[in-house]
Amino acid sequence: MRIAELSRRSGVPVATIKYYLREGLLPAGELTSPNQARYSDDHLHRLRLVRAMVELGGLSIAAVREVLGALDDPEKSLHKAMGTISAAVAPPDLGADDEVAHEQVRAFLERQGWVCRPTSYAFKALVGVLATAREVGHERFADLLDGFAAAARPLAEADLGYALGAGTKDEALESVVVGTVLGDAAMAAVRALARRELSGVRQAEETPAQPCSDT
Amino acid sequence: MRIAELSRRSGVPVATIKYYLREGLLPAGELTSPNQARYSDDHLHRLRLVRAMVELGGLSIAAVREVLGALDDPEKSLHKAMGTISAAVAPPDLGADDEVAHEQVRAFLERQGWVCRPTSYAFKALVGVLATAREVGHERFADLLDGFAAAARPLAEADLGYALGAGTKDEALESVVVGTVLGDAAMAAVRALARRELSGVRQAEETPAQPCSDT
DNA sequence: AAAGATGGATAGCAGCACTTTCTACTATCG
DNA sequence: CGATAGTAGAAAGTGCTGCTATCCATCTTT
Repeated sequence: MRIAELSRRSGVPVATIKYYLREGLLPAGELTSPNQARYSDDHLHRLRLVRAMVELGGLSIAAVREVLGALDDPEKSLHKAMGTISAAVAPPDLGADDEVAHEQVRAFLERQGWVCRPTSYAFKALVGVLATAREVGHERFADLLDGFAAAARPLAEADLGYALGAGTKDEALESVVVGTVLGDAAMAAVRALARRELSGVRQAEETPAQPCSDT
Repeated sequence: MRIAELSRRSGVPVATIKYYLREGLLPAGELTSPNQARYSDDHLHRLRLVRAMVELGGLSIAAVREVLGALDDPEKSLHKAMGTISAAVAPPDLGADDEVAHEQVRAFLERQGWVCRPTSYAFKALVGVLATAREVGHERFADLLDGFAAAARPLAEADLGYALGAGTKDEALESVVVGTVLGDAAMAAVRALARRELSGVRQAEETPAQPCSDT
């Protein structure tokens, strides 16, 4: 198909597709002449993936490029690709650090029996969160971590099972991306639903019954 | 204290504090003369909260303003405030919609025994995620929802318990903010850790043992 | 042959989160 | 008392990001 059809089928403007081509988020089409190229269904699929990451995941163009790089690297293990993706999905910030927070994370990992170097991305991200919590006067926040871990374990099993349920390795890698990006968004929404349900119930215990109100 | 001290103690530049004052993220200081104002520890605390939302939560200035509005509204119930906060934290996008996705969410809610109008923010957010998943060819993604819910239930209990563990209502509302914003970031990090641990183990079963590598 | 699309390059634009600059003061130190 | 530094408030400017718009020399379709 030509670029106009790619645009029509994906709903992405031609100018934006050209931009993604320039930025390396989409591979160039197959040139049939100096100024004609053909695009395949793979392009359409990749384009949709890019849009999902940008719009739903809120990733920057640079982050998307990094994720796609991990996805396209045939050398990369699933394990490594997952790390790259996790790092790309989260804000690049980290900023805050703090002795106590560092120790809280160390102790948490020990309790969970998890092994992880303090230099890894996920470790630093967690230290950043706890340090920030302490800055705003919520050192108690660290108490929630074990609950998070209890919830995260089965989720990780599901994620990984989902990824491994795919056929080829390429599909598995893509499942990791989808599982991470969409998974984070879905988890946030489901958490909001659960909280809403629970606080609605608590509220109903005090006030006359009323179905879940809009917000 | 004066603005310079507020700046020094928070690490936020004076110009940025003035910007936040203009944008209504910080209440004005108490004017002691036409061009002198005094700021309190409350200002410092609020400023740190704002920074946490902006830097760690990645919220826009407008979203922060909305959250703070909910936080400062004495009329607002905990229940309503939580809704406002959930909506502000997530991307304002939603865009995608789709009959099938809508039905998937409805069925999911029924399985969970949760009641929620299709007009509420969380409902639409979830529809958006599933619609996007389908667009990229992952209709299987919806199968993960029940796992998410199983994880989200105890988390919601913990969140709410954390909020209710606070003394005053103001503190409880702030705990909701912290629990949501920091909670999302912490959950993402812990999920990454759990996945890493699990995929590391799976990988170790196939290749010689090796401690958790950096990413 | 005429009309329209395409690839490729360059330039432009809107929004956002600040930063800078300015003015007219006020506090304070020596 | 004067010099210096700090302050509120307003307005304009900055740097970055994610697109858009315009051009032009082809190519394709009719």
